[in-house]
Amino acid sequence: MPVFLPKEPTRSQLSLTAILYALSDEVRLGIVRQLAAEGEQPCGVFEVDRPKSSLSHHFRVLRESGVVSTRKEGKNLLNTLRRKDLDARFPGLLKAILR
Amino acid sequence: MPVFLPKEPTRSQLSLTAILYALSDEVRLGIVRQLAAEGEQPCGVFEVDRPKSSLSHHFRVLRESGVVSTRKEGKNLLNTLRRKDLDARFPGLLKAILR
DNA sequence: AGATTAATTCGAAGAAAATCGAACTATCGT
DNA sequence: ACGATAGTTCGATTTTCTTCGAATTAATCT
Repeated sequence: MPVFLPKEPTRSQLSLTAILYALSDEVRLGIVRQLAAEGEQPCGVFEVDRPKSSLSHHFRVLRESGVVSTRKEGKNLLNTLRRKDLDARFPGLLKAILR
Repeated sequence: MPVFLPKEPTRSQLSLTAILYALSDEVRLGIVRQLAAEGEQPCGVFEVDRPKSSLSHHFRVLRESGVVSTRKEGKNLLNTLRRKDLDARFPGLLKAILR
């Protein structure tokens, strides 16, 4: 069984509807807002009233839609907002959503 | 039985996540793009590969989220993009999504 | 090696959404 | 009044999401 497969879309694979869908959930939008404000962060720091497996699900949706990128750093996974890619493909979108 | 109840949110009731959700569907986004390009239009002019009842469902989602406003004009219902309200509450959002 | 921590995957259950046909309402034209 | 047109509502089915506990992987620490 595979352990961890990123499966993040490339910049040119980004889909607007998939991104809008990912951001249409309060929990996920909250995560994205926090990433925008604080920068790279491990999954564990997000204070969400949900068990880990649920949080993990939401991170997956964010990754698969290309909103967030995740890299491994020792024991944890560090998440970042894919600002550059998002701005390149959909200028102004992130700014409008995060304001 | 009620015949037709708009139930459109006021400007201040607009919810970002509800709007993003409404626009996260290809069919609905297509409708919105066309409304943006052509202005007010009846439901019937949209060439969508779906039966009327499905189209009607998508219009309802657009109305209930506040993306579209519908008024009755004789035999048909005319739909418009709620540009002013959307721009007021979420500046730049529509522009970024429609470009 | 064993324990701890970080986060994922799996699987099942429940909730929410999409889809479509059929029936309905309202308006218009003849 | 009848028929056609525009679009909705209803109800059932299917599909897709969310949620969560339990098991799992991987890294770190003692």
